[in-house]
Amino acid sequence: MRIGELAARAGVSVRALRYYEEQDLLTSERSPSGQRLYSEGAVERVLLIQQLYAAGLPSRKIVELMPCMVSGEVTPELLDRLSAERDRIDAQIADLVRARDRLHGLITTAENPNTTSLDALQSPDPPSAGRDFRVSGGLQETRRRGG
Amino acid sequence: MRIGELAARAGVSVRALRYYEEQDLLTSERSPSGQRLYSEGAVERVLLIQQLYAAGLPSRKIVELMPCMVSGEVTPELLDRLSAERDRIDAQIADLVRARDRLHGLITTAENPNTTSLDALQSPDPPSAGRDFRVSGGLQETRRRGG
DNA sequence: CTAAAACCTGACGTTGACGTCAGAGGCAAG
DNA sequence: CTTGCCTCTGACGTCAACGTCAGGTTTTAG
Repeated sequence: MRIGELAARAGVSVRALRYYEEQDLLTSERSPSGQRLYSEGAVERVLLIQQLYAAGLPSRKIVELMPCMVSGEVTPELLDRLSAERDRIDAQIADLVRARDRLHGLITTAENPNTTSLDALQSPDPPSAGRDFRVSGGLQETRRRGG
Repeated sequence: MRIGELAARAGVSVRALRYYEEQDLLTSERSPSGQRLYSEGAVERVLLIQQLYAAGLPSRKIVELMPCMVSGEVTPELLDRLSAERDRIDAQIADLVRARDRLHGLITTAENPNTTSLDALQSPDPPSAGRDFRVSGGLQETRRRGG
């Protein structure tokens, strides 16, 4: 398929796809006239790129991690980077959860101005109960292997 | 205290504090010579600003929400904005969790290359079990009141 | 064939939260 | 008084992921 179709199917702009190629995140065949041609798999690949961007990874890191995301082959050195990114994301999630709870607390307080905080636990919309978010499963050991 | 001490105690740069003032996020008294003077409460306020920045809110939104964050007084219109931001943060958390699980899956697979996915459930580091993250407590109703 | 739509390669513009530099004044110590 | 650190106000620089425009070629629809 050509770039316009890929853009439509992946939900990104044509400019973004050319940018990804410039950053070595995406490759393409070329037609005799020079137009980019993509395989079906490119759609999923772009979605993966988007997902990693959404997780706050810059292009540089995505380039580093991309080979093992596709092949599943992970060298010890890459394992460290993967763990580092996972931990960073965990920390970021924790930040977001704290901010969210702060906002949520304000919202529920404003919605039920006459109830006490004890009553709130009985409400159908508990502020923070049951969240139980596991910040990490890998903080016990940083997995330094290849140094 | 003066700007240098506040910066140190809040863990931000002096430049950042001046930027916050420029964005109407922070106010200060002035000494006769024109130097900024802050109260003790400024430390916590800067930490709050940092927390909201970390949650992805731009200065403009923080300015809007700041009064009710401090006073606890929430108008119906502000309630909508608060809910909107909370929902946005929830969505962002969901994105992050998906990306994290993807990385985490790769990591555990690479760490236990000889175990099956069933074995992984028995490992001390389960990939996704027990996470149980509540995306939102407010999606049932968007709380349009003053809208 | 012709017009429109899609594509190409540059290359400059945008946005947000600052970093950094320049030049000048303020403040406690010796 | 001078040394040295802190502070002030501009104002330009940065970085990332694109948006957008210019000027030209290719593909598609009629």
